[in-house]
Amino acid sequence: MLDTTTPRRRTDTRKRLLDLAERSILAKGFASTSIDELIAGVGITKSGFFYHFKDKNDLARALLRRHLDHERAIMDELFRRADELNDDPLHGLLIALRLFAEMMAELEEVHPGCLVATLCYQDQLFDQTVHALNAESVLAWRRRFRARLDAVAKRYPPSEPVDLDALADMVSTIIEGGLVMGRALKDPSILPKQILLYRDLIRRSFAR
Amino acid sequence: MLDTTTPRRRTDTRKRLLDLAERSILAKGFASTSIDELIAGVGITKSGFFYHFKDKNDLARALLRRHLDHERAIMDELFRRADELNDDPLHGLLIALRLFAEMMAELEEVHPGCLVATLCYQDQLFDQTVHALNAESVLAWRRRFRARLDAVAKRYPPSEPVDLDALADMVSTIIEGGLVMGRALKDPSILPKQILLYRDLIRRSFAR
DNA sequence: GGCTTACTTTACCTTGGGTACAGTTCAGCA
DNA sequence: TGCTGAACTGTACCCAAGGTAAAGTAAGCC
Repeated sequence: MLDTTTPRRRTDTRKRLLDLAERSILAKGFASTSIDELIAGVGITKSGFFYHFKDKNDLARALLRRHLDHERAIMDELFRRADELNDDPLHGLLIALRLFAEMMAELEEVHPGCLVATLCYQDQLFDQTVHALNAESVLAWRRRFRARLDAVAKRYPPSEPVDLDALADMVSTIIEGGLVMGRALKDPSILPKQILLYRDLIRRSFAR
Repeated sequence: MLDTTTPRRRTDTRKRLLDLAERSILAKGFASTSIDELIAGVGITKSGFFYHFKDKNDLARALLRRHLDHERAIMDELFRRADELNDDPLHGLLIALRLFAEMMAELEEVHPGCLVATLCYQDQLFDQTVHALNAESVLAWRRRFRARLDAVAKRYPPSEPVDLDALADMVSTIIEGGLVMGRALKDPSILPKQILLYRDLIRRSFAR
């Protein structure tokens, strides 16, 4: 990843726009985050905004790409920590899920919510590139957990047949659903609890 | 000039507005469903719209209330059918979940998505009444499934302690998450599969 | 025949997402 | 020291969408 933009003056305006937009979009949604509000926040003019992003869609695209990179880094680190202490795939996965639940619980306030859902439910505001990026993000989670589940199933063949893709997708399902629930009920404890229930399902699915 | 085929005076205009709005909002989101589009669709003027609803929020409120009633009726009927054939609470719940998965699978195209999430992720567009209605809808699901789970746990005491509220909330979590996933991947088969996985968790949780 | 319901008509306001394009400021290089 | 290009500013204007305000009108009901 090379930094192609090495501007002279305010070198971080683009980044500050992205930061502010991310916060605002997660808090209020994309449609309700106005360009006016963003430029007021970072102290530039409307023309300045359009210098950095060709339109609002372009902003969404940049935001999503950055988010995906960040998310991947966090999950890589989480699994690294989970694998550090043992080499059993099932234990590793269970530890990772516990760490993940704890991580989600530590965000004391209601979790800002996931860009995936935010983008999904405002479909027509975005172009094909944004939709593709969104889908790719979900598929990355499927691949990550599917690989883990394959390793687990190999070591601990399940007593009943299990749909491993569906089981892998359930992670994303629970995160997205848990965030919606947490938002609807204004209760941030829901998501971590749901993750632990998923952990339970994994444990029971591969128990000897 | 008078158009005799479309009488000036109709009694179902409000209903037709709600129907069209529901379809449009589920397909495109609330923010992107314009009043202009709705009035063009039902053939009235803008003032006509504001005669029926004081503003867009009022439309959302009416829509949500109608949706909640409809949803409740559907679930009542589903559980009635599930209970018809047996009187074991666990079997009844498992049958209901299978029926529910089948129901979701039968909506061939990508399911329109749930109003709860749609409303959640566009928070600031709505007032307190809408948020309260939304939360109430989720709580209704919790109560419904919590009652079922209580009956199951009474008959089949779980071997390990189970958080029954979280387990009840997991239904909503999976529906909301499954819809988001289905939308992101344009794959309507995801939600039914996730519901069946949940069914599996229930089965395993109360297995003797 | 009068009241109510269900609108229409006209006119105007504000916010927000742009487009267009000319001008300005400053860092770094040659 | 002056030129270039990146990062903007400023001005001006367009269109869509969500309203607001208020008067008028046609049809149905008692």
